[in-house]
Amino acid sequence: MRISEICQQTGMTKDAIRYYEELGFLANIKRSENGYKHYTSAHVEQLILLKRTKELGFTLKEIKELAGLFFSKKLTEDIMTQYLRKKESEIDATIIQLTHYKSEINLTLSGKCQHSDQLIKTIRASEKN
Amino acid sequence: MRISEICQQTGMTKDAIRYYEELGFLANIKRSENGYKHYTSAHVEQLILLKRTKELGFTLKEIKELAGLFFSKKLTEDIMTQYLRKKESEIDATIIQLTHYKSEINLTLSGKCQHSDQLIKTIRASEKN
DNA sequence: ATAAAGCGTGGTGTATGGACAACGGTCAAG
DNA sequence: CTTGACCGTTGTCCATACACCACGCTTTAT
Repeated sequence: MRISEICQQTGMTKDAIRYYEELGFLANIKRSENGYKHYTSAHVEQLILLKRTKELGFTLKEIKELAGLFFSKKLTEDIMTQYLRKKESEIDATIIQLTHYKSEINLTLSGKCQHSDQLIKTIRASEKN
Repeated sequence: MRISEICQQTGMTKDAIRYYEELGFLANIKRSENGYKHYTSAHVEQLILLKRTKELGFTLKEIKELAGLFFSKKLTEDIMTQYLRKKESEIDATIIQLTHYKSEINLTLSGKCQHSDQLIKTIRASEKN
């Protein structure tokens, strides 16, 4: 199949697919005489898998790492589990950070912390310059 | 005071301060004859406030917007409250997304969803190409 | 006097994940 | 036969928040 069809089947754009290709996610793409690439169902599966792995919160770089392990036959269940747990703890850390933001916001909203008052004061001071 | 001192007082780096300056966060910076800039305590306050606002999770762009409202005297308590609530709901949305990632990861970890099996299958298929 | 430390300016680089545009070749329909 | 749709390649651009480097001048310390 050609690129527009694989776009339909994966729900990705041409640019995205070419970007993944450039990063090495799609191997062995043949071309017809005219130079057009043609993709196989295996490529579709790879892209679907890529999509699913992204849905787990992995970045493309991390997915490449995982793919590298696959190709060198070093991706065991254990290693996959380690990656997943690590990603999970990263997500937890981000959530904690965001929760901190939220509580700061709530402090400000509840007036316990006169953020905008300070802001106004500061602006006045700066106007004297 | 010169830049190195304002760095100490704010805990920011030279590059950061110059970046903020470039974005228009610091007004009316005078220079001595030699061309050196000198900062005032008002600048320190502005930067501290900037820091605090960043701690609420606002981006520099949003902070500029807020600053613009200040200067045009349109930043009322109500508007500030709206900004804070909006930011809070953005944070909530991000947390929901991250929580979704987490549950996907946990599904994968619990084996209800054979992610790595699929991955292996896909790689095998691609090796035939 | 000379070397080191500080300052300003301007430009480049970093990570992330593509979008978009331009140029030119190719194929199918009318 | 020409127009439009499709394809490939290359290169530029976006946001975010700075870090870092080089060049050249100034100030400070020795």
